[in-house]
Amino acid sequence: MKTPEIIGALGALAHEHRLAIYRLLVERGPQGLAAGVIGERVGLVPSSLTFHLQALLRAGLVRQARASRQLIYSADFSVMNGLVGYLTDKCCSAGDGACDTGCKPAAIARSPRRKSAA
Amino acid sequence: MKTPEIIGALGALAHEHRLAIYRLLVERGPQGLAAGVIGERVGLVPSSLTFHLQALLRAGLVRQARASRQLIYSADFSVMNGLVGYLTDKCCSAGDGACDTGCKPAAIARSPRRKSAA
DNA sequence: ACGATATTACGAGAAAGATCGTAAGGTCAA
DNA sequence: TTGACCTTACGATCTTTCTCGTAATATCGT
Repeated sequence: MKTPEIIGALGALAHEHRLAIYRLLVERGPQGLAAGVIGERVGLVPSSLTFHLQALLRAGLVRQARASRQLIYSADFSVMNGLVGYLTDKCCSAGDGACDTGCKPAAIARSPRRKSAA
Repeated sequence: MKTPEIIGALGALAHEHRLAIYRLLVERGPQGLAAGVIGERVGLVPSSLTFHLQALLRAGLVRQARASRQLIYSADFSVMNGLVGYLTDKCCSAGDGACDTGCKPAAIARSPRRKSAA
C-alpha cells in the first residue's frame, strides 16, 4: 500500500459521518447495509450520504453491490489492514525501548524477524 | 480514546506532509528531531512547517521539547496505539469469518486473553 | 547589549471539502 | 407503460484547510 492510498484512506476516515458509516459497516460485516438504512442511522440526507459513501468507495474502504433497487455497501477489511500495517510498520524501527508504550502489534504483524512465530 | 480524538488524529495524519513528518519522527524515535531538520527533510518553509507541526501537536501525535534554541519534536506512540486499537476494535465483532482478511493484530492487541505474554 | 540563529504568530489569498436542494437514472409492481 | 421508490449526479454556497511572506519571540555567542 502506497502513501497516496494511505492518505486517501486516512482522509476518508477523518470525518465524523464517514467514520460513523464505516464503523456501522464494519459491525454489520460482509452482509452490508443499504444506502437508505445507512442514511437513516447516521442522519444524512441522501445527497450528502452519497457524497460520503463515494469518498469511502474511492478510498477502497467499502464495496458496493446492487440488490434489486437498493445499493448495498459493505466494509472492505483489506484496506483497513493495509492501513494499520502501514501505521505500525516503522513504529518499532527506532530502536529498543521506543515502542514500549505498547505498539507491539506492529512487531508481531510486520517484522517477524526474531520470533518467526507465524 | 473518544471519537473526536480519533477523527483529530486521523485528520492530522491524512496529509502528505504531516504523514511524512510523523513517519520521520517515528523512525527517529524518542530522541526526536529539531524543527529545522524536519523542515529540511520534508521540504517545507518554516511557517508551513509550524502549521503542520501544530496540527500534529493538537492531535497529540507528537510531543514538543525545548533544547536551547531549538524545538525538538518526537512521536508520541500512545495516541497511535489508541488509534490502531480503535480502528481494529470493532473489526471482528461482525461474526466469525468477517475478518479473515487479516485483521488479527486487533485481536492480539486488544484481547490478550490467550497468551498473556508481555 | 548586540547581532545571528531557530522557531512561531499573524494575516491574506488560493484551494479543497461539506452540505443541501433539485434533477436524473435505474428498478420494481401493477 | 406508468407511477412509485431508491439512489446518484449536478450545481451553488459556505466553511475549512493549506501555503506563503513577513513580523515577532526566544536563545546563544561575543
